[in-house]
Amino acid sequence: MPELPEVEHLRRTLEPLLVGAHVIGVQLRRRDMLRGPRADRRLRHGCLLNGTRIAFLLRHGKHLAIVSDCGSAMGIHLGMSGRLWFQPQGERLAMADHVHCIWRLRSAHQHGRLIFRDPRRFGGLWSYDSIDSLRTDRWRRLGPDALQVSGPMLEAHLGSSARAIKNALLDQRALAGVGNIYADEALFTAAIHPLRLCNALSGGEWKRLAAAVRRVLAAAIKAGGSTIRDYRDGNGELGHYADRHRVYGRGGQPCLLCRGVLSRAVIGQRSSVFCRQCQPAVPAA
DNA sequence: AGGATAGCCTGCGGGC
DNA sequence: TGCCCGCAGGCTATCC
Repeated sequence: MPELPEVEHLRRTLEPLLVGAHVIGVQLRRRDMLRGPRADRRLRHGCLLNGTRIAFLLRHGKHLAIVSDCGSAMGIHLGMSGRLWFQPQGERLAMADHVHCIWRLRSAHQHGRLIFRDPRRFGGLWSYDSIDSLRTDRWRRLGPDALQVSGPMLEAHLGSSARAIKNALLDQRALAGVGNIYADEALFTAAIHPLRLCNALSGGEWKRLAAAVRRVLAAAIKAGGSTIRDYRDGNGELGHYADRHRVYGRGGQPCLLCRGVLSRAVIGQRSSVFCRQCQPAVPAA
C-alpha cells in the first residue's frame, strides 16, 4: 500500500545510495513489467538506465522517477505490493520470488544491486529518453502533488463534483498521492464525513481538508511511512506510522477523540473507517 | 462527460 | 491439516 509518504521516504533513503552510481547491468526478468512505450529487446544504452550514471530521483504523488546524467529517465510505480531496495554486493538475494528487475550498480565507494519486487504486479516500470517525455506521457494526467495542495486548489479541482469526498480524494487526476489509508486519516483530522458530497463542502472545509492532507502526509513521511504488510524503505527498514493511524484499520474500536465506536463502511468498493460523532454527515450550522 | 463498476494479481487469515 | 473464500487496494478499461 505505498502511498505518497512511503514513496517519498523511499526516495529519500534511496537517493544517497544511488546518486552517482553507474548502472553496469540490467536484468529484466519479466518483460511485461516494462510498460508504456515499447522497449527494444536488448535494453540498449539508456533503456531502464542501462549503462548510465544516476543523477537524481524525483517523485510526484505515488510515482517515482530515477533520472540519469544523460537525461534518460525511468518511471516506477509500486502498485499495491511493489518494493524497491538496495542490496550491497555480497549479500544473497532475499525473497527471490517475484523479483522482476535487478540493476547492477557500481560507484566509487560502493557496489551493489537495486532490486524491484512486486508479487501482485500492479506496479511497473516505464523507460523514457528524457524526464520531460516521462512528465508529458505519464505525469501530465496527475493532479497537484498532495504535499503541496491548498484549499483553493482542491476546491478548483473538485468543488463542482457530485462525488463523495472519500472517492474524490482517491482520484489521482484530482490530487496525486493520497490512497485509502491517508484519505481516511485526513478526513478524520479535518472532521469531514467521507460520504459528504464535494459540491456541498464550504471553502472553509476545503481549506481544513487540504491542511489535514498536508499534515497527515508530512507526519507519515517523518515516521518512515506506514508498513501494513509489504512496505519497506530503500534499506529494507519498516515504516512506523501505522502505530499512529487514528482510524484506518480501527473499525469497531473506540474513537481516540470521543471514545465512541468507529464505523466501518464500504465506499467506492473500498473499506472506510470514520467516527459518526466527530465526522458528522450533516455539518453543524 | 462524469461517475460507477469490473478486472487485474498474489498472499494471508478465518472458518470449516 | 488442508481447502476455500473473502479481503487487501494500486490502477486502467469499459459501460452507462
